Amino acid sequence: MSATIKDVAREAGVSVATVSRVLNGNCNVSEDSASRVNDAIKKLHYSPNFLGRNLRKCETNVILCIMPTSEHSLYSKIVTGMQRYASKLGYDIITAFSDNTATAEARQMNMLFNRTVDGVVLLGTMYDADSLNKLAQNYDIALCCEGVPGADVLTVAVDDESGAFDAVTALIEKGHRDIAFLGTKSEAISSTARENGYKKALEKAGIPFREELVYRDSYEYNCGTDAMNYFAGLEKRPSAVFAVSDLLAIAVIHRAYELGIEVGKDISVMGFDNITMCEMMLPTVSTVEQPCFKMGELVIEKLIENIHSAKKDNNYYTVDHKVIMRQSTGD
Amino acid sequence: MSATIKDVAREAGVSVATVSRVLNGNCNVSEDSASRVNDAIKKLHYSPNFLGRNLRKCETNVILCIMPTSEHSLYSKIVTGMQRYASKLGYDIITAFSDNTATAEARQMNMLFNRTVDGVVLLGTMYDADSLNKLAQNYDIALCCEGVPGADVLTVAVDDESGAFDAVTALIEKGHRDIAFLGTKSEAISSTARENGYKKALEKAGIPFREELVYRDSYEYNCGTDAMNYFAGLEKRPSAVFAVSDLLAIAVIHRAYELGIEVGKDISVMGFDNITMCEMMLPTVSTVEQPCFKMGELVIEKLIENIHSAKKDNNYYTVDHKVIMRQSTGD
DNA sequence: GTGAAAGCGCTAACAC
DNA sequence: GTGTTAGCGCTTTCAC
Repeated sequence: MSATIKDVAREAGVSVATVSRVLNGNCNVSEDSASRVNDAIKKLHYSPNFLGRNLRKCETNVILCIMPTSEHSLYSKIVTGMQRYASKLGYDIITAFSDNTATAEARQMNMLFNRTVDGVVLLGTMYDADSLNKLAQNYDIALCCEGVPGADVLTVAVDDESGAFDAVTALIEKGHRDIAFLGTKSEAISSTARENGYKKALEKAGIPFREELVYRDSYEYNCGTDAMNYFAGLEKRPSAVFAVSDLLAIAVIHRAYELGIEVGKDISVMGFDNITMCEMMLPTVSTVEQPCFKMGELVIEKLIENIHSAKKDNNYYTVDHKVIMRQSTGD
Repeated sequence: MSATIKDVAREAGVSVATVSRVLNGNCNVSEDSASRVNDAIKKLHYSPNFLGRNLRKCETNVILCIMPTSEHSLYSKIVTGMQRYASKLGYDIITAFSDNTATAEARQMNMLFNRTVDGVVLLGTMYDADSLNKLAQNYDIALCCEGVPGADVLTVAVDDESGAFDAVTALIEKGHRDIAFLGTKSEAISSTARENGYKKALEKAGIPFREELVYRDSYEYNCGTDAMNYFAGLEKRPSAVFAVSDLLAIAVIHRAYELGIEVGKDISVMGFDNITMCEMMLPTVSTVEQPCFKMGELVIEKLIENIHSAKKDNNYYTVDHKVIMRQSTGD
């Protein structure tokens, strides 16, 4: 259907090898040949077929990013960072959404196995450490945002424990002592790490940890609603809530208002991530910022290095977080 | 590096053709051969190289979706719908973000030209009608969400004019007569169409159109802020604002509160899209719902039909919208 | 500076 | 039911 390298060669009166050389910027071509080839390319509207090229070169210059959901601006920003860096190196990023299901994730990983892509970045995964380690032996993969304990796989993430520690410390410094924690039921390592940070901040301030101030479920929005219902029903209502995600924090804020509890005054709420919505909300939401662009750039930089290198970098890279105080903590 | 079909054939003691037959579910293979092949596949951890397959078959079963931004849950939902339908037919969806720039979009379109993908869905585009028509002659492309006037290209979108008409009529039925319009400077056809719907709704109710109640800029969040500043400064402040997107509506709401104007009471605000945030906001946001999943499914259904068909369907398909009243209009 | 030709991994027509 | 083989479009070695 469309023109091939042969057509161009015939049109230009040269061999396919010469066309290929022009295409790939090889300098060993006479000016005359080159211009004839370029004319032919234009005339035939030729565009090289990458399937042929990639098959021959055993590479695609495409990296797949698998993310749990399409609707999380945290992930969107990370992908933007990935894209920005990748394009500098001639790579493209494509994305797929796993909906947090192992089957979808496995299906999408086929693109790696069948050589449709050169590498994969997982923004959260259902694979366990063993599986990841095995995969990493034969393929180039990386984790971003959410690490897996025991996985010796290239990882880029914030220091969740330290981020949570700083957030809770900021609440303590504002005079709070009854600080609730809203996390998940241990399925996400980030939540567990943030819970540890919460506990350490309390400990350092000499505030005893109280199990009744902890609510664990999942990252779903409605869990924030349930959590606020629970906190509001406690004998002594907490004066502050630290949630492991902005979405949960927003749900808490929303529910608090419905219950007639004024956020930023009667109760302070702090999230994690610094998604775009934090500044749009009323009140604006205090949070711990993850440097999404930087994370995306870094993970791609390291992954592409791995793709081109025999010995794999399987380090765990930590990027800096930042506590941001807004109206939801009375600022 | 990884095993090829030849390795499997050798291991199983059959020819590559037989392996290929097993791989493709061709029934003309003896049970004995098939099981030997399957054993070999498992033993060698073989996964077919799709570059070879695709090159041979002149197809990739991958569709590219180019969207203006990664951070819009409207697009995210449409992609989810696309993905859902595509996977049923053995297709994968990959995404790329153009940031509303012609250069990025053109760069990404190369994946279509170089045969990395079988088709493209554009969620908004910088191409003009002529270019699109030319492209559509040689490639399978579709528009979704945002049509281009004069483009005879497969398109799926809501009826923007009618959606806006219904939204503004709903405001009128709640007693509003001073209804402002917040749109864009004609770069997006959807905004222009929605402005027409706004005007027609006023006309039908016998309310004269007043240019000073119209503010046009872009889809950016801060334009909503500017718009609210403008509306608040009018001699007679409008009692309602209809914005062409939820994001703009949310910006208006946010700014109104900062100005001490109570939304849902002093002023009603209505958006368009029904993004997830509408239900999370305080107050919740009234809007016109676009059936994102359905749009995604439909555009993929039709595009894949086109891919497999000689004569192209270049219809403009309209999907149903729905007005949803929430707290921002006092409901 | 240029061309001939092998071969990347796969599918499918053809022969048996 | 199975094997042989051509060839998809491209890059790259090797000769000249």
